[in-house]
Amino acid sequence: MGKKANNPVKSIVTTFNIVQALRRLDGAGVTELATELDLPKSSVYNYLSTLEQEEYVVKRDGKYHLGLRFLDLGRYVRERDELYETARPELESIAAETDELVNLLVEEHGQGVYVCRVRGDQAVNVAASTGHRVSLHNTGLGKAILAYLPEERVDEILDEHGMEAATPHSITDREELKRELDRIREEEVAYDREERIDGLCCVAVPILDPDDRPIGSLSVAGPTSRMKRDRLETRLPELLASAANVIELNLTYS
Amino acid sequence: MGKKANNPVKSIVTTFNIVQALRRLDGAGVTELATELDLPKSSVYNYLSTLEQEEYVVKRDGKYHLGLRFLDLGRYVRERDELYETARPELESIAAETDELVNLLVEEHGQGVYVCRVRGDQAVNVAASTGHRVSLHNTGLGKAILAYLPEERVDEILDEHGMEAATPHSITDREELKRELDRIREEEVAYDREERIDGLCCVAVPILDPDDRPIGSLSVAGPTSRMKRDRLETRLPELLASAANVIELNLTYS
DNA sequence: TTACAGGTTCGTGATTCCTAAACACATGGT
DNA sequence: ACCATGTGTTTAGGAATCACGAACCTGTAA
Repeated sequence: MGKKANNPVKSIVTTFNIVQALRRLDGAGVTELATELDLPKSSVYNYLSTLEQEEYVVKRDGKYHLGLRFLDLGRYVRERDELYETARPELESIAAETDELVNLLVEEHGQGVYVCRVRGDQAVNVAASTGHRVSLHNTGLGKAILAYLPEERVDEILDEHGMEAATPHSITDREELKRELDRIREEEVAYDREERIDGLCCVAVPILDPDDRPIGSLSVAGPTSRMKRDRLETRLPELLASAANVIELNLTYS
Repeated sequence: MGKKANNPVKSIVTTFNIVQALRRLDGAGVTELATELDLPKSSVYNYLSTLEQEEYVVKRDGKYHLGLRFLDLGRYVRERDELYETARPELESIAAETDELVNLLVEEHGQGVYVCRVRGDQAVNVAASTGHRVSLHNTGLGKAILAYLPEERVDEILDEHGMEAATPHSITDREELKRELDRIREEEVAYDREERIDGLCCVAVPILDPDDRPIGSLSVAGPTSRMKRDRLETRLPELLASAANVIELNLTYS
């Protein structure tokens, strides 16, 4: 993973740099993009007009914007994976029961991707939504997945993405993380005590396939003040474990 | 529109051909793609490995699949457009009230793109979802938009996309369509009487900006049997018109 | 009118991508 | 055990493509 292609097609890299820049800048002009990406104007122009011709980009009031073709692709990649379809109703019922924020995370290229988030009535308002990517080592969801990956893979991922600290509580030592992963496998539940966001606490469980490989993870996240004692240590883990179980069953028999 | 770029970047075209093929085939191997697209294996390989390196494609059990990076882009293009955010609650309330299928369409590159669909309890089960593209001339939603575009633009679109018939009821004569558009502007409501799908009838209204340019359209679709008389000719049009009005107001004052 | 900023076009040289052919690796049949 | 067949992957070289600077439009502000 993260390994380089031998004969990379440079234009692909440039293309997606432009696409991401259009996303980041929320639409942009030729010159703006050219300076942003440090490319000649005329190159950017050629890319943009090709993208427009292929209908992935739209020109509106003098600016280029990403087009709705991506809408279709986005929906496809989400619904392709059965996990989303199967898990969604469970997430909803957990959200209804706990009133907190419920998340579904999947691993891809050594990072975590939120595939689905459902907000309960009291859910914290943390700005991060579907498609958002996070590192695995400092989130409950991520650790739940790491705990069930082969150790070589875990090392590979840590080598590639490092172990940056997001808050003072983040784990930054590899051995400490390994011990934490052992604990998670033993207790079958992962915690995130303000490791990624100050004041935010979360309980997570993995979703495993029949061979015990992790295909995703499920969590409830809330403010530290509401995540304590019995609720944190017993009720939520049980609720999540049973949901994960239902999902696993539905996935294997479908 | 549809006009060709002068110095098109060929690799972009190939790239997105591959992306679309991966979507169509729901994941594929190198050889499969190579024959499908009539390209040398090694070229396809170079593209795929670059796309993988950039994390837009994932290799799983020997097949290449589109990755979750597209999820993020999809969500972005949808939410960028204020129309979606503003219209969604209205669609939901119409769906609750009518129990039918409610749609929001936007024009892009001379085609219609479904941006949002909400199913009421009795909604027909027509397989077409968010991101789906349709031609404008044979749908109620499309005609509602065409009616408010400048005539030159209408001709441009028809020149480019033609007027293929989807059912025996589709309008295939340009003059007839123009008369229909006149009628729509006059009555401020568009109908689709089995023009796109047999047995399916739909009522649509445009959503206009302050300069009366169409930014989208709104419809209720149901089986012909339930779309008759008073409901079809008065109740639904009024419901839609008032929803469109609310949306227009919210859009201009935000 | 001029100046300016942005978009668009053009032409050229060098890089990059395309391609065929060979290699590696797995699978299954005989 | 062997070969046949089907993958994915690597390699190397020539040809086409893209990268790039400069010139050209087109609109807007001064």
